[in-house]
Amino acid sequence: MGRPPCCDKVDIKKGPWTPEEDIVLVTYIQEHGPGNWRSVPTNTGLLRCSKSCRLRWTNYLRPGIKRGNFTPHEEGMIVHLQSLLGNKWAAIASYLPQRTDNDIKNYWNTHLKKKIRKLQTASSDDHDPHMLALSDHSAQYQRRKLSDMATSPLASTDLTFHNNSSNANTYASSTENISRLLQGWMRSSTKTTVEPSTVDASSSGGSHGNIVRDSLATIPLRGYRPKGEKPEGEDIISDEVFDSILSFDNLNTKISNWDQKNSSSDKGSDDEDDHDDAKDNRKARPADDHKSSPPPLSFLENWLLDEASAGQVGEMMELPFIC
DNA sequence: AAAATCGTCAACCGCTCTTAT
DNA sequence: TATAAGAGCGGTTGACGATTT
Repeated sequence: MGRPPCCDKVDIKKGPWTPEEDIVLVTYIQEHGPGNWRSVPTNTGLLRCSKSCRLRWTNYLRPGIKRGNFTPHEEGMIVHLQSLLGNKWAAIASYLPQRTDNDIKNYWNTHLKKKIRKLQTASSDDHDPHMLALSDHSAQYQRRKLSDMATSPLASTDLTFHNNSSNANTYASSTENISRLLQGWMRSSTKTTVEPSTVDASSSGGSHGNIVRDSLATIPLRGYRPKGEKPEGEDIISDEVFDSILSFDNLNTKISNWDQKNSSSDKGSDDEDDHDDAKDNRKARPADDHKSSPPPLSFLENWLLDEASAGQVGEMMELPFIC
């Protein structure tokens, strides 16, 4: 199947989203929940195709998205995972629940790829430790296991926005994002006619107690940031919180649960690992999260998720570029 | 000062897979 | 079982600011 029919319409608008459009979209999702994207343009009057609405939500407006600079820890994880999984951005993003696959993909293409290239040329005599690890025969096995594991996101279950319309608190936080986002935007631009007060969460039914507001709500700024203005330190989620999400306590709890559930159903699965990567990725969809649960951590993944080792990679990567 | 080039990233495109009927 | 719709993925594009010439 090809392009959605709605995208063939002549009156479909393209290009950057305006704050007004975002408000309409967020308000609608707040009321109806994400999903059923085809009905969104119809019901909201947005001149966008359903796909565009979905992407705008998942990549930009969805609560819990961390924006701004990637930490060395995140960089290290991305490098590790990319070397293990290849360009399976959705799978990689499942390990970095606050980052979208699009963000990771962009960051890889614009930053990390160059860094690694420089690093490799700088130390052409040495071999990349990741490659060394992967060249090891046993690592091949681990690589396959990790690839499988990537299809069953671990950390994303903590933060991923599932299709649960009862999660009004999260929707409210999204509206609040828009409000705060617009306030920041208004400060630096006098051209818009949008009044921040008109989109404040409190005026759009945001009276729910907001559990996630303080810890998760972030303000994705770039879309509205006047060109040339430096991104602010908009990351509300601290590294500590982020790290705790990926902590071994969390992981091990999930692994224990997985062990219990899958102890009888995992036999012979190693021999079935030859399915193609595309299928792996499909399984990594958030919508499928409830159907699959994570396999146990391999030693390689422990190493991968270990802050110390990731930090070392981060430091290592920084070295050639400090000057 | 102006033009050319580079860097960044939101958004789009085309495809595949899943789900509902 | 067949088909269409919905949803998601990876790759690519284009706009725009920053930097260099």
